[in-house]
Amino acid sequence: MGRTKNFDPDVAVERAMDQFWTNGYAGTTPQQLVDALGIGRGSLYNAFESKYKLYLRALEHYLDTENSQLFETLDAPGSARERLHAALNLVVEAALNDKQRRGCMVTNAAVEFAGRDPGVDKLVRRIFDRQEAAFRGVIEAGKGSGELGRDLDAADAAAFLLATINGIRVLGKADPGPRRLRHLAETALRAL
Amino acid sequence: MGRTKNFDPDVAVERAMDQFWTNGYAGTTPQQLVDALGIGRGSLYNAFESKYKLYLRALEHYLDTENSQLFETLDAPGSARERLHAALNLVVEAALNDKQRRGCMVTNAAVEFAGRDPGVDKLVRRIFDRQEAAFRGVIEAGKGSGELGRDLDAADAAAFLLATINGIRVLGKADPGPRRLRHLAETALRAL
DNA sequence: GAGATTTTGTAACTCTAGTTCAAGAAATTG
DNA sequence: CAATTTCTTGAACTAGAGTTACAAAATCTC
Repeated sequence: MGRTKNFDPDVAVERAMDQFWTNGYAGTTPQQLVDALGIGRGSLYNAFESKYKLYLRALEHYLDTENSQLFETLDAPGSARERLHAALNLVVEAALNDKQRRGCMVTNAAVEFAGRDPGVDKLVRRIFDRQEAAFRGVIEAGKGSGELGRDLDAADAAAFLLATINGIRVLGKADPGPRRLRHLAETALRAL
Repeated sequence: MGRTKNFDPDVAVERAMDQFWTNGYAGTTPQQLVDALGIGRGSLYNAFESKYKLYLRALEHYLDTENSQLFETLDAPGSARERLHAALNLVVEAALNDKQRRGCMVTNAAVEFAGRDPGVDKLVRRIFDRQEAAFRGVIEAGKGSGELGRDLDAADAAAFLLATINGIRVLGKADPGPRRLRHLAETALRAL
């Protein structure tokens, strides 16, 4: 009951995600959001309460969409090494193709907020946990098939790969040139 | 000629560094700076012109001081592997002991500004270049002594280690627990 | 010590961030 | 269609960010 919204909240969240992703939380102003979402200030606050809550929704949306490629790649058919290699390369290629140099919104959120905001902390840890678990699953499969050494600690290796993809993202932001990133996937996988 | 300053600019820059390091650029207000540096607003702006220029000086100061440990560790006596291991562990331990979870100011600067500010970009690249070069030097020494395989590409390996330390810093910010970080140095070095 | 110069402390200024509010418009219910 | 509810538009508000201005104070030169 009551008037129906003139806009699609999901679309609005997606556009908000773009803004926060590009400019960070502190770097995004209500005015930018109003312009980007194409709705009035009143509607913005009526629908989302505050910039902060909108940010949280945008970050969740990011987790649900942008991040899914990594999981798909890790779950794809193929040997363990192939899948890990494809996953790392996915991150490398994303960094290389990121003309705006926005990096990964999770990495950005972690750095901008970590330790200072429980809400963001929770989301960041959740996604890190999931990524780590996905890596670990592949590694254990590789150990089971004999493709990876039995002496390899799957938990350690998964944490290492999690660190690696975050490192790639930071380097990609700092210097978008392909020089450093090019062989990162191969080099990292020598550790396994 | 003229009145002499009541404060030591170097000390002021150091305190500013602490603020920016802890709160980021956008998260640090003139008032916080005034309080932390213990000087008046007038002196602040008279001495440093703007928040932005002070930030740049603070970041340079960081590069000159906090980062030097990494170079010292890499230049210390010992085998290549020992030195690389010690360097990675230095970063790991720094993350574990970082109760405030400020992370590394360079990593933070890269994520907050990269691609959006030429001044910060330049400083970040400079330090990344230096760190990479330092890693590379050790790796080449290791190759020369036969400790590391001749087939190892020193440039690729150095870029990989640069990514790794940045990854460690991001993980450390997100989750200060020792679980993930503990064996990262050993695991990463298996790649060499 | 006069004069020049620089620093200091504080007030003040402008601008915008982030949010709220009020009045009217659209939908829903019965 | 009346009653109710929710949404929209845009102005308006508060607080503080980032900076400047100015008079007073300190130092330096000669």
